[in-house]
Amino acid sequence: MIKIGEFSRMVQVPVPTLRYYDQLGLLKPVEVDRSTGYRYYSASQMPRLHRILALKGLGFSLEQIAVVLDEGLTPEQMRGMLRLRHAQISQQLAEARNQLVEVEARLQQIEREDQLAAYDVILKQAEPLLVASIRTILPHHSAVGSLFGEVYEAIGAHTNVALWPNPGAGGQTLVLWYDCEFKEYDVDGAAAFMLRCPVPDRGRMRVHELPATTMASTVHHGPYNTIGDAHAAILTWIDANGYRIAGPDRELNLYHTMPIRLDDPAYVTEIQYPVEKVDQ
Amino acid sequence: MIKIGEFSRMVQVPVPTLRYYDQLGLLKPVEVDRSTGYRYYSASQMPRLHRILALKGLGFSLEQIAVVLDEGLTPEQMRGMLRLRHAQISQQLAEARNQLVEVEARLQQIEREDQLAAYDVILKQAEPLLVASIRTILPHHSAVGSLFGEVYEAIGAHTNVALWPNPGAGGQTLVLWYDCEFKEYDVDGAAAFMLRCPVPDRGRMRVHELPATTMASTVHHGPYNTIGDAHAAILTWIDANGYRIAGPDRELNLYHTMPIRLDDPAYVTEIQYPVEKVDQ
DNA sequence: TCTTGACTCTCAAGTAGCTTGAGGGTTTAT
DNA sequence: ATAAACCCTCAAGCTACTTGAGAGTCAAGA
Repeated sequence: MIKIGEFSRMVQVPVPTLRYYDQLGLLKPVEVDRSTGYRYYSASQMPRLHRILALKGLGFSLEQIAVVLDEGLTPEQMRGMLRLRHAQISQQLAEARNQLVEVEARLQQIEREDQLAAYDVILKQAEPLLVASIRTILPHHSAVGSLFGEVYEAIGAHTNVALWPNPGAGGQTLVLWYDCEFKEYDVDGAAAFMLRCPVPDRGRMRVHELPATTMASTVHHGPYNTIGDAHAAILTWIDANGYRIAGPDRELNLYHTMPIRLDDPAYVTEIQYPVEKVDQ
Repeated sequence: MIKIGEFSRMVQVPVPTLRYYDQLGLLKPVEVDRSTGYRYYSASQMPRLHRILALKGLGFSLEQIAVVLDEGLTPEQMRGMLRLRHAQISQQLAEARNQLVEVEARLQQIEREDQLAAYDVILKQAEPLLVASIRTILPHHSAVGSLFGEVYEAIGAHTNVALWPNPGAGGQTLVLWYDCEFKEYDVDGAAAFMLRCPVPDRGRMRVHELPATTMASTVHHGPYNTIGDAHAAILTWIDANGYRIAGPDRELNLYHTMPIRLDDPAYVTEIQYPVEKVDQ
């Protein structure tokens, strides 16, 4: 008969942890003194504790371990658990690798005192999005603003049904840029309204659904003519973190006034580039 | 002014999480209605939230993020945090890799219905250990038992001071095997008692300290003549998990009776092999 | 036999970052 | 006016322990 402290030293497991395992029913002492409550263990319990520690080392929860120990799993079930765990660890591994790359990229940015470090780029999943838009070749980027009126008119009678309410909140209009390379003049862009339900095409206005994708995203706060910095920051991030651009990028207007004043210093835009991981 | 639900949709962060961030002071709404308690956000808060999400994506705690956001860290401090985080992720990565190998090894063991799967091998850190031992060439493994009497006598008058109390508990004697390869006859082994304090050498008995090392360990429960299975299991594990043996292995007697009866089916032994990771 | 120090007990609270739920008030569209 | 959707606060739950308070127990030496 071994008292808890001695047992704790033998197995290198802290006393409170042994008590906790007792409480969970994972490892009950062979004997508990009725009057004092003292726990007494036996050397023959070590294989069981060893099994607990081994499974814990594999990353299983105590609950799962209890099942494995007490319900006599078939090899088939055990195989299933291990395969599941294998998948989980693989995913963790991938996440850790990405994080490592990201931290390294940030460190390098600091080392060379990069001004673009002011922008924070994150990944997010974008849902499919129904939009009404007019796409055309524009003389320069800022000319896209003038298209919104035409889109709005084309929606016409469906405005109340199809448009999102409270336009004071922002987030209902966006710009899409289709050029694969950077151009200063004659750019291929579109002005769009988000829709809650489809409306018929009219004039140059087309209704279509933007597909769900992973997006690299950042937020620009300031007048529109300085938005280039945000684009530069996000492009740098995409490159440094091992992604590639997978479609047209979007500028979501999060600013609250209508009509939009592009030179307003309080202007807020979210910039999103669809991305995919470069294999290897 | 944007209500919490709208803001939640815009930033893809659940409402309770936004409330939680408010509570922590990480992201306070620009305005809170005095009478109703309604929170109102503004688009201009998005860069801050983006920064929170970016730092969270890097694996920083909310507490750390609060410091970064509100205390205006110098680039130097930021660099320090990132480097620390870099080290942490690297370690996680290594751990995940090890776990993956271990899970794969277990899966393969199941696939070929290996009987050795009954043994659970774990890694543990062994502390430095002071022992009194007699090392010699033995005709065969089980002959080591006869050495214990001689060691005990050599400790002699120091018994009470140097030996661990309550020998009923087990875990005070061990066997060391020095052969690098498996031998059935003429094996180089030692019988040892653990000491609390040094005693003088006497006769063939020597006092020395076993160094601290990482140990691959398993427990054998049954008569001594079947202990070979446990050794086989641990050796297989060491190989499958990318380690190598880094010294003499130990058999710790965890059984509670003295003198030891090697053929007792209740006999309990912990087998430890010092190991080190094979560099890739 | 008594004392002392080491050991043990139970119970409760704290950790991180949310998630879930109960119970109740507010806003908005019909 | 009413119903649906939205918002509020507060509390508990999650994992695998860790820490601490307050009190009882054991073993060895005087």
